Amino acid sequence: MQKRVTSFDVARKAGVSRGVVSAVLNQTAGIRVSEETRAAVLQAIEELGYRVDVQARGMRLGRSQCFAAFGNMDNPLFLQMLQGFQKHCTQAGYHVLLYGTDQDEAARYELLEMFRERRIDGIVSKDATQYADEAWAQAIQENKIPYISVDGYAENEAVCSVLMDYKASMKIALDHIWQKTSSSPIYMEVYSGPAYSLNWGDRQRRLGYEEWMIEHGLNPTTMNRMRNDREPNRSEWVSILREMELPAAVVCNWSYGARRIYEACHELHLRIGKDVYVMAADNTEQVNAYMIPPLSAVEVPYRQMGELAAQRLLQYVTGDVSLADTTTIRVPCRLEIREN
Amino acid sequence: MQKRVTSFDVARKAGVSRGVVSAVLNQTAGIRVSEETRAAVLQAIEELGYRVDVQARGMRLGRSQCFAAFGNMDNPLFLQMLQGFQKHCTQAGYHVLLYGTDQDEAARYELLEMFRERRIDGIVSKDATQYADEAWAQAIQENKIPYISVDGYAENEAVCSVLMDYKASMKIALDHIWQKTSSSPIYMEVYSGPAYSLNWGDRQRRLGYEEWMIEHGLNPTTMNRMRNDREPNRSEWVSILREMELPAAVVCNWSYGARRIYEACHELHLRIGKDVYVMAADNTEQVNAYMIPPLSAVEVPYRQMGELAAQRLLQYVTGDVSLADTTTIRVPCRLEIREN
DNA sequence: CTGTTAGCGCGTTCAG
DNA sequence: CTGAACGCGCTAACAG
Repeated sequence: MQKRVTSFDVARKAGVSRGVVSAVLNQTAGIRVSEETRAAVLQAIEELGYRVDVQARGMRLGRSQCFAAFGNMDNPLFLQMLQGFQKHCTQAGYHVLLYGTDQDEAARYELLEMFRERRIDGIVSKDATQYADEAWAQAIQENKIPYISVDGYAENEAVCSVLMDYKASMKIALDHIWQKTSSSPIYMEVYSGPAYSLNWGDRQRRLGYEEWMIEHGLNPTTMNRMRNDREPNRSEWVSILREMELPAAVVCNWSYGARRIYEACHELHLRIGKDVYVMAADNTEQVNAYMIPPLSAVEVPYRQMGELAAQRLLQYVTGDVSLADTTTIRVPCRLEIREN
Repeated sequence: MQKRVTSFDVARKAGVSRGVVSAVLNQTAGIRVSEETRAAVLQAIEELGYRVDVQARGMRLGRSQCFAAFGNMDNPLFLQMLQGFQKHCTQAGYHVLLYGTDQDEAARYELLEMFRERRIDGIVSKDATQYADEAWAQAIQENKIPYISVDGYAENEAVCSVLMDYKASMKIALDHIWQKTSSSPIYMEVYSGPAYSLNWGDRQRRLGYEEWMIEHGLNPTTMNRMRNDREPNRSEWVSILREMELPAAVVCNWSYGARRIYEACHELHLRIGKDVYVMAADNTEQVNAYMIPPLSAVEVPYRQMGELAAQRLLQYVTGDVSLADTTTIRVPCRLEIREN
């Protein structure tokens, strides 16, 4: 096997005991080290190219310095969240173990094992907006696992989540559209079939729309259509458009709807931005900026949410914040104006 | 501190010694355990809810069961690669530590520390096609680190990489376009400025184009334009299109070019798929499927490449393949036909 | 054939 | 600043 440089080697070379090496490296309170000794140790470390074995340290300390990030890898928003999360963790000397799935919720429960195996010190998951599994929440509490849900458990006070204010975001979108067009905005609500139903976020958006319209003395006009990625019902969207009074202003809860409208405009030779002004309240497919013309939207600031999740998780493991404190962390939306 | 169940507890409860617990769990060769004892141990484990401390095991074994995945998180292709990589690792009981960057190449060198700290057993990186940093290659070799580059070190035999055959992929695209249109295909080559230059992959594509054209008795017609995401020179693209004989067939090395052509068509009221048939040889922005109409392309199978990388890395750590064996791993391209 | 013992791997920590 | 114990599991050598 590879010969490894240990703290013992360093200690010997520097003429001190191993405890000192550790103390120098960690500035251990309670062990004072003279400047010369410290220098000698550092030099020995340098010359021998010594690195602590993080597994040995982890074992002693009972911490792994790793967090698990769980989420659906097909969802680009998860990855955006990951960016913020990872960045913050790295700064704090923490590491991110990636546990992606494709819808497989059972995989989530394996994280419990990882925790008990001491492979991870905590968990962040990017969940669906309506996610609120009770069994999982319980497992987390019973095992006293530092845990944050991004987007999930919106209405469960006992689980710490990072959430955006969907209602406010809708109003911001409407403010923008109104200032831009002065047309009474139509709300195009897309839902994922088969039956009409809205998740928590979309209910908030809907509320926001209705409130805003009333506040502005306008008459709420809403429509809804089922999402269907495989066979979008093109003609249906075309006819929706045909019946609109032009110029029209439309807000979609999902960019999916905006895309369908772009398509229908293409078909009818209508000009986006002129005949029909469109805005989205998300960027699920991450293509808003690539559409022609680019699609403005109020978007969920996932990167920032990841950072906040990391921050709170770190507070949990350091004990700065008690695990019992599950106060929701709220973030404002981000208005992305893309029309040139 | 949390009281932890250790192998000692299990051993006591089962009335055996700790060595047996380990043997039962790992089917250690050389230690035979009777069926009854084995059952007793398993039951004790079950009842006490015992899990091995992976850090303790890792320390003893000198392995962490973790690989690092390094790459640019802004690049969706990295994430695709990750999916395949992670899936394969998980199946083999390995874990993936995520080290994303935003261009920061210095961060890469910190992976060396992670390895020496025994936090990781190997590294995979998603690199740019032209990546071939000599210093990094040396560091890897000197430290004897199991390492795979996806897309990088195309011409360095001493580093193990997973690569696609760009030349062949271009020919496949042309076959498709030819069968579809029977127009002589024009090659639109995009490069990232400021001066005209091609990376390895694009040189291969160019070669493929030229060979194919000659094989088909056609006259190669190539153009090139600089990529500029901030201020795409719209009028330039419009004039390119204006000068084409219609109907035209165009292959772009990057989907960026295809997007510009879509845009120009939009401007000129030309119909994609009819007046101008376009195809791309990549999917860097991951928007091909979302374009209107969807853009067909030959794409790099990153998921599969990730899986292959994981596979080889595992072979390295198990010793099934020697670190000295750096044979390139080649994968075929994937033809994605998206026109309806 | 079945099981035990003791030492190891490596860094941290606390009493002296 | 030192010495020794500790955290936890693995395994070679050894014993019944």
